[in-house]
Amino acid sequence: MSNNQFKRGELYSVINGMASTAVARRLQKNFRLAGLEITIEQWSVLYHLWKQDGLSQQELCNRTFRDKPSITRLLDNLEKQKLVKRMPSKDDRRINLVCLTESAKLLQDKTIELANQTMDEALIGVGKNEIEIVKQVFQKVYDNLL
Amino acid sequence: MSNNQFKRGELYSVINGMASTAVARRLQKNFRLAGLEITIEQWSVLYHLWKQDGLSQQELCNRTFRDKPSITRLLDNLEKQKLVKRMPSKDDRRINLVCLTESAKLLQDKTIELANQTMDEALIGVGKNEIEIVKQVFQKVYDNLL
DNA sequence: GACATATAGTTAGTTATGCAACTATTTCAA
DNA sequence: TTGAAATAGTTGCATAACTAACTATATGTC
Repeated sequence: MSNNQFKRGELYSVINGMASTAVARRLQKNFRLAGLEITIEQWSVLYHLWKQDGLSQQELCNRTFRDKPSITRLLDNLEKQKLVKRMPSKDDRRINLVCLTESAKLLQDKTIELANQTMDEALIGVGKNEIEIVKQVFQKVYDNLL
Repeated sequence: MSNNQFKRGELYSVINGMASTAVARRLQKNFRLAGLEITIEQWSVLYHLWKQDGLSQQELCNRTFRDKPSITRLLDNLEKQKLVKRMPSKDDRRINLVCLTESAKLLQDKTIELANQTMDEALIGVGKNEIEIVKQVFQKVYDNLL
């Protein structure tokens, strides 16, 4: 049994360590090589805004799985780089709507292309079924811990 | 095709976002609830030292997939908490051998038990075959990006 | 033996994360 | 309608990550 226990411990490192880190580093490197000055965390926020512009900060928290302070500070940096702008909502004065600037819109195609290219590099030799299973397992894990 | 591209982008978020973060947070919470004052990053260093004590810092970098400054500072904090001690190597004066203290040895069983318990919570409803596939995919991803 | 190169580790600066405590606004119920 | 509770967002503090530049020691070649 203790052998089995160690295997679970190692699975923890698998889920949380090497592969995620490797993918993140490679994507960051590919951004840098392309002359793009954004972090992958900033990119993941932009990614959701490209799908739907004008989200509230809370909605960005939900979609990126981050807490509120993290989003506050990511947006501070994105605003410094003039990639987003906080617009106070007229309906509810507690809410900021986060809107893309023109220069952020220009980044969309290039960076998504780089992300796809990075995932292609990462997934060489991995079948579609296996990818589907990984997605399902991760969804279950997330739901289990909600 | 552009539909397919977006799916790859989403796979990126899957691998790098929700599940890993959720597992990490839960394990940290379980440590805290058990009155343990270590971070999961510190734990992951101890984990490799429990398997083999007296590793060099470089070897810890390789095994934990971290860079050298990260290990330097993790060890600084672990030394402050009197969980490890850097011992200069006699063979090669550039090298520090990182050794566990007695109190670090006492943490092993308890924390590995908590990690296993956390993985059990996370993996409810996930079959053994699926877990095996996730491990294989992650290994391939890591090898692809090496 | 001497000098270029490689390796081990540290330091400094920027970004990001988690938690806790805080302000401001809205909602809802007595 | 007033006052408690919920919600949106910010700030402060600690830890951790990456890059780049640095020191010290070891290696290997002329």
